[in-house]
Amino acid sequence: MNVEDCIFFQLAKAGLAGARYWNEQVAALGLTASQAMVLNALRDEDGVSVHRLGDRLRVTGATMTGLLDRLEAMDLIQRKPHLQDRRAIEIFLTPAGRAASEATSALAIAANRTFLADYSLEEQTALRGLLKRLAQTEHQTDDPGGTGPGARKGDL
Amino acid sequence: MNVEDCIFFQLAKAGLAGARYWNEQVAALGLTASQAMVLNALRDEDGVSVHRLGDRLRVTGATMTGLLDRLEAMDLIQRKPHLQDRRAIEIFLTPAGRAASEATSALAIAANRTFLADYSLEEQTALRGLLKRLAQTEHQTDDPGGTGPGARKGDL
DNA sequence: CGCTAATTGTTAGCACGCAAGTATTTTGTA
DNA sequence: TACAAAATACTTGCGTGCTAACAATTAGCG
Repeated sequence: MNVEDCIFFQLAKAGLAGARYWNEQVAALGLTASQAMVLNALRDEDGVSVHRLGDRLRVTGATMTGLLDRLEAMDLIQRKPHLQDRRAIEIFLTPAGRAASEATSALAIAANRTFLADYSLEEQTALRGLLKRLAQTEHQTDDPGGTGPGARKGDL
Repeated sequence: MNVEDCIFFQLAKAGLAGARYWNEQVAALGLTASQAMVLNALRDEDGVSVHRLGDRLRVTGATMTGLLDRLEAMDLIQRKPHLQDRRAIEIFLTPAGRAASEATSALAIAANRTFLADYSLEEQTALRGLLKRLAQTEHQTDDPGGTGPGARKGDL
């Protein structure tokens, strides 16, 4: 089997191609693709915990910490301690962050349209459905008594 | 527009989900997903240059250097200087690397089948075609005389 | 021949994304 | 109340991918 025909290869490359395009779009705002996604998520729902934000963006808490560190350094978000639960923090958009989130939201709509311009409506619908199913794929590691070594990292 | 409906988000997450699964499969061989793909590529075509290998795997030379460093440290590949062109090197599988490439190749076939087991043949065909088109997408950065700042990195 | 292009691989620095481990705090239970 | 368990965020270390800059070599052209 050729490398190019491996579904994991094709999935990874399609994902990276999309990330490259999205990166170019938000670079004008001084943002990376992931940072723009964080702002987009915060635009919908402000004052959330790190955990909740990571759930929406499907990344671990460790990744969130780094993303939030950079966004905070840019003065786009602010960490506030949670009043009831002293373990938790609440993440808020600053005024500049609010403006940036509006910009990225508009960019996202335009970029989606442009990126998919060459695809028919049927293809777009099929693609969305397939990607959703693929992203939710959870091939559980059947671990019958053994001490699982844990999954590796890597993107491809 | 919700973050979850952004095509770049969906593409990235589907790619990562596939990478996670593929990573689990090759972890038993002590390999990462990307390393296994390098071995798969070398199984088809040995004694190639870094540049050619990067072209097949769609990664830059800098990324190839790191991958080859680790594979060489594991004694799975070997760098040999090119006799005619002293800039270039040739990459060869060691005997252990050859064996590993056979194993990863078999794993790739099985993993592809398992991963796509829940999808109909029509869906698989459609998915392959769409991913291929997406991966080859090249929205050229129209750069009319300006000094382009260059694209950012980031995966999502 | 001699100078400039272009090519080849590497290095350095950054941004993700993950697992594993830590510190703090909250919660559940005896 | 006291103690174990869970939750929350952070830190560390690694692998991958990118751009940019670099040294070495080759190719092209006057």
